[in-house]
Amino acid sequence: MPELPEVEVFRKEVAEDAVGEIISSVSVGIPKMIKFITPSALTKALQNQKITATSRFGKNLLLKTNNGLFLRLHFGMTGYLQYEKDDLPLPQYTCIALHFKSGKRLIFVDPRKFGAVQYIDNLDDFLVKAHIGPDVETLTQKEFASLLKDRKRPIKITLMDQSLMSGLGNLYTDEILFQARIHPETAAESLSSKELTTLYKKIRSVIKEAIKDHAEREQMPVRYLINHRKQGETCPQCKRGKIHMKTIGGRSTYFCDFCQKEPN
DNA sequence: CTAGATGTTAAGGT
DNA sequence: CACCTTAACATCTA
Repeated sequence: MPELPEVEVFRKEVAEDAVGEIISSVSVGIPKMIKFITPSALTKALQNQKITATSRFGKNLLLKTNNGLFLRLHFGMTGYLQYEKDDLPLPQYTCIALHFKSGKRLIFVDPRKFGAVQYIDNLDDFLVKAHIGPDVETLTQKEFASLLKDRKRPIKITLMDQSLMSGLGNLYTDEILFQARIHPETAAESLSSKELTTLYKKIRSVIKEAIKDHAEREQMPVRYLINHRKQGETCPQCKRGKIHMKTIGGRSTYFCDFCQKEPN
């Protein structure tokens, strides 16, 4: 699930549901997902804290507490949140549950356990140490172009490199390149300024549309690649080409052989 | 039964 | 330093 749009949808939900809630207790279900602090220390630190604000940086969701610290949630491949009445037993694969004084709870469930939870006192420091580059949504076109300058790697890999810019994952990177009609293996540095402009605009429009659709694939326009990630499908854009799959940078990459011409 | 899946990191190497 | 590949993590589903 969670690339930038999914995390942004989670953030909005938390902003609506959980901001203002006061944590009465915390349960940790998967200790290994709690980073740099023991579960008991985290539990203690969060006790009686109020959630005062939410923010997102790349694929990270940040919940600010009234002592000024940030609870960082990273959703890995399969993590998600649920805000609900705090009565039934916690579901399987609950990483952490925040129990609120209101009788509600916010739970972070992650079946594959690739996600992470951390309690951060200095955001800038964290971003530097974790090698997280600027959020793609806040990049200006100039900054974007300069980040890609002299990058010899395929554009697909470059866009997904979280240390360069953060937020894009496998699915949305394919979508953006598809709509920009750029082959995923094109060297980043070889893109023309026209292509860079298109790419930049597509990053913004695809993210915007995905968030508008609550990051639900079924809600997205049929012309999007996202619901046609299957080898041999007819391209939903040009209706002429066929969708191909190729492993690039170790990730399954889908593209149209007609819209996205191979680089020389 | 097997392969692959929205992510990240480590390790080894050029 | 820039870059590449592979493996590992844990579980589910096609």
